[in-house]
Amino acid sequence: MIRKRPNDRSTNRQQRSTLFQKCTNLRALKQVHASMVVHGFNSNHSALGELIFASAMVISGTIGYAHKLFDHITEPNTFMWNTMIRGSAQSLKPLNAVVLYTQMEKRGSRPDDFTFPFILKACTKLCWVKMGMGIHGKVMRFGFQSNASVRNTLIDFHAKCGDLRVATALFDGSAKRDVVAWSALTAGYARRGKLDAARRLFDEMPVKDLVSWNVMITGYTKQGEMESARKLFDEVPRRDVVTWNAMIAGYVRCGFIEQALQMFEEMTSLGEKPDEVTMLSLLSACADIGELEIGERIHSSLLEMGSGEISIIHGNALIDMYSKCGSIERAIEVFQGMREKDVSSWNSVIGGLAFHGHAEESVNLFEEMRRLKVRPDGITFVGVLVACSHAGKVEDGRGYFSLMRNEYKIKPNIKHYGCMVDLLGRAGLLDEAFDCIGNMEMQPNAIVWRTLLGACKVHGNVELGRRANERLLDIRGDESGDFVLLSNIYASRGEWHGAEEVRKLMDDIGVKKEPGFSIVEADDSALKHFCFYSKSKSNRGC
DNA sequence: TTAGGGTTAG
Repeated sequence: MIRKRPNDRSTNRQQRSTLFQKCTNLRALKQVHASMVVHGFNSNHSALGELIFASAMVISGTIGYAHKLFDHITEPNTFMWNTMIRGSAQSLKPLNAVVLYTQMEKRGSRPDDFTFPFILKACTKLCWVKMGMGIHGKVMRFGFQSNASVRNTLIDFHAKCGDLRVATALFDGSAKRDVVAWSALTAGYARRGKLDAARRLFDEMPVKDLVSWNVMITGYTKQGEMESARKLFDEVPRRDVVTWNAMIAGYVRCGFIEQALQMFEEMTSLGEKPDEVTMLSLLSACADIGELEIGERIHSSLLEMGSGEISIIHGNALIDMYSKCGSIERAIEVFQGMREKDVSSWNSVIGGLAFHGHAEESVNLFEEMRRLKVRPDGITFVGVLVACSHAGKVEDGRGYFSLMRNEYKIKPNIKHYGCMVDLLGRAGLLDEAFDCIGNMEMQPNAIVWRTLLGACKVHGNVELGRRANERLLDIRGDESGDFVLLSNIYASRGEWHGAEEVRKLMDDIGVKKEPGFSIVEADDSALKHFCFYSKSKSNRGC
């Protein structure tokens, strides 16, 4: 009897799969590709598809290589298109997924039931409502609306960025609702702050899994309802790193740093391994309380976790932590060591320098950013204007303000105006500062008026100070600090009668000046508890 | 090869 020889194609496939399993970085991927070229597999669509999959989905940071490979394929198959759209949707540039989908349509490639969940994910990430609606139309046209994955992604899209009513109608109209549909809708209600509706859905869910619990807990933490979150957290049948991260991030966001650190301690003592997201929340906590030492330890841990590489998001958080903890040199070091930077990296370092009085360096970095053709955003200009204001560079500040409007077409927000008022006010250009407030496209807030009031105090302008105070009173009549400031303006000019009048007015309308206080770190018990999860730190005895 | 949960700055 002649034994059937193993199918050549399947043997090759097995060999390639083994090869791809060994691919853990770009170098290995390129070697596999080179061997494919040598062995004549470079035109084999199945092999190329796997190569694209490895570089777009499996190995992190190699989506760029996937694009290069893909661009050389004259007729990509649907699997390749799907892989590229999926990889782009989950990358830092989800916009590329939309570009790819558009190209796919133009080139006459027919999308399948895998294409739609991927492209919809990109629309959700970008919150591109019109595009998502268009895709919804395509789903209907191609008849994929009954596919569970497609329908669930549509529910998720509408719940997060479209219309909750559409999401609910899709959910209600489903013949079968699985746990994903329930959780997607619950998450949508929770995200929009409709916690009661979310909770009703959560309670009605016929089956709950870990994600459903995490959705509801996160819903509470994001709205600052930490007590409800904690209650659910204590009831949850099983926890994973996301459950812990949601609680830790919630406590940090609410400013309950001690609880966040206690939760972290509990997490590690129960054997749950923290991940990069945990570290991000902890960095934020360190930045909030100025805890440099723990921040440095998180930095070391991140270097270990990423084998010496630090992601953009962590780099940005580290820059923020170091600058808020007063170590601007380390912040710059992190910034300079980052292989990849985004606009937030520049913003963090430009803002950090500006707020720490390094105006010259801050502005220089901004100029370098422009030279490198990195497009600044509104936040960049807040940093630059703060730098100009601190350095008393009125002309430069004016120039950057108009650059922002005219060249970058960024509409100034209240913070930009606040910076301009501060800049002009510090320089003693009080009338101009007053006019600047008058020219704002939005209602000035108390901060803006208070900035002007402060400048009036410094420059002893009683008349404008009085006017600023009147406006301030309209906005918030119960802030004693503003009265004190006005009273001090009178006093600094020797106008004791005016000063006395303001104090009397405070008494009349019942404004009490709170006694001043300083925070003195008397007990670092929460930090003493801080047991840092790191292999190399385990010998530190914590 | 699909779908739902956690993350920095301002």
